Amino acid sequence: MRVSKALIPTVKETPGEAEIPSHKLMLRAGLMRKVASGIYEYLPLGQRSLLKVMGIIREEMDRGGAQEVLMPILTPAELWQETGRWQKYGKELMRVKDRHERDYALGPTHEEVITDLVRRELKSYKQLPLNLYQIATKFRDEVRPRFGVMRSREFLMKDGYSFDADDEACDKTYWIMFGAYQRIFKRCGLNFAPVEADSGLIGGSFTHEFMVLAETGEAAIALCEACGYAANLEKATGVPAPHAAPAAGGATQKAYTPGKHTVEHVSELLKLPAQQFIKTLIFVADGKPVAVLVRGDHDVNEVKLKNFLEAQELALAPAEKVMEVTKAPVGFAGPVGLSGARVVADKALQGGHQYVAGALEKDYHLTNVELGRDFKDPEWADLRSVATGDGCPKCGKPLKAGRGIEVGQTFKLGLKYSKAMKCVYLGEDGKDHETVMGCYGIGVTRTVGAAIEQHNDADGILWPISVAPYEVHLLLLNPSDPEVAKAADQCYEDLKKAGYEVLYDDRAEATAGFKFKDADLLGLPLSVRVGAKGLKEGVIEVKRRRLKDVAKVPAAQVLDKVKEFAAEEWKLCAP
RNA sequence: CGGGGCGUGGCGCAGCGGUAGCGCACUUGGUUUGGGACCAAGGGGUCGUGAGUUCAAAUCUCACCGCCCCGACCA
Repeated sequence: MRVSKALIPTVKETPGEAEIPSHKLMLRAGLMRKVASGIYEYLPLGQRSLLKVMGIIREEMDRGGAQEVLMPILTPAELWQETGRWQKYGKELMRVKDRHERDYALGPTHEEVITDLVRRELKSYKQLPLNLYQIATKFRDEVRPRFGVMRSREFLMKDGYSFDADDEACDKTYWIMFGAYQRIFKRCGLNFAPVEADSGLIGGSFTHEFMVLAETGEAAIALCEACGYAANLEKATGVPAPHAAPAAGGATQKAYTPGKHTVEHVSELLKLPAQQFIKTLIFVADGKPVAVLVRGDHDVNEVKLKNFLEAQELALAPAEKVMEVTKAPVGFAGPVGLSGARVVADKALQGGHQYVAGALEKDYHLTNVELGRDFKDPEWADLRSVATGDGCPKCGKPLKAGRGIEVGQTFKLGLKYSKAMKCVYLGEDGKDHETVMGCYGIGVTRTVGAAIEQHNDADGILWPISVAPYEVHLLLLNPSDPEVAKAADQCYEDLKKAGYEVLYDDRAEATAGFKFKDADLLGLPLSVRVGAKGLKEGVIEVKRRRLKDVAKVPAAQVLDKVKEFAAEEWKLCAP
């Protein structure tokens, strides 16, 4: 492609709306433009990268035995009502009415649609396993779209769904898809980690999120560098730091703690470490009060709590409710003598002694509180977020906090949708059986954003060659010099003939410096620079964007050099 | 939805009661041409929208709309 004829509107100044590197660069390099909040159009360069990612996804999904289909974006409300998600999905589901006032949703994901398709076509166990996917536009009316392509309201997604005869077969499919995902993201040149996660609204028994590691990622994760354990913070477990008081002390005593209602303040006053505190928080779950106990140095994890309580709605109780339940203002809640609320406690409290807890009385705390002695055993569960200083649940080495961009997620759905929608097949035994489902998503647009987020420098993008819009950027540095122009044209023809995707900056009006800056910004992995200075010495320059040094070779060796450098680049994207 | 910020040529910004400006980009001509060239001459804006205050509003007031950030939320 000749730049002189292409729509590649690069901009020197960063548009004010962009905050993170990938967003800035996608706008600056002319990959996309914003149409409205969270809605973008992709220009030729952006579209080429999207197609590259889609190509890799297709190859790996097909290799994993999946078949590509295409489902509608506009989906009838009835399907959503069947599973209850017409209600449950809430405002994030984009709804539209047709001229007859019939309700539709713009698909945010397609479990209902695909399950409907399969239940109509699936008759016999002989048709299983079945694994179908599509790459299509999804709509989610996000509360707050942000960071460009990272959280948008309309985006490209690959969504795949598997149907198996039984649990064991589903597991097998799940791990095949898991492997396909590893290959996909490696081939996209991404540094990523599959992490254990919560399954949220999609539901199901277990799930992995594929996180591209990046500081600007929206998701907090816990990582173990020693053994590779990684989990979303909302799901992560850890081995807590040791208890402050490993042995039982004397009888419970009342301590006067006027106006001190945080663990931090009481800890200071009593000169006792936070690990020795029982923090009691009052939540309201589906209208009922629940007292949650965690160690003073830990935080309640609302996702874990919600899952444990199997609650639909969960929130911290308002002050009046706390007063009603604990007979004291906020800050003096404790488990001793507490009644009128379900009591759940985080397991990390077990094994500790001489605890400090609220006395259920204004301005008083209790010390030397013992589990089981001073209050009845609560319901135990893992209810806390991993804290700094925790050990890895697998190997015990210290966990590290990190951030990631979720580019994909795999779910083992089990029977959730096949039960709700009666997706059954006739088994060998002549009876109907529900199919066991899995589902597998990849944010295609987000993957492109994540690649840029992870691969850029002060001058621009550093595309992994597998997803770069073009492989080679050919620069004609002195367009008015016929000799130079001729040599560059020849390079263009030769490179194309050799099968490379070449972007040829043949612009007559742009100076050499301008072209260098644009080339750095666009970030194609390889560049070939043809200029008068080089030709005088009988050489053409070949450069890798990510490296400083330039190879100067005679015209006849340009192809060999490009081949060599391209091979190096491809190694970085090997599955 | 709560908190904060911003809407002025395509982009980045200044102006903050009294004739709409600057830089970049764009058009034309010329000189240039190895790290975002220079000179000259041009074109382009109902100052987000609507009410109001005023002799006079981009500027003050109110409402609405849009955009961005933090939070809540998020397959």
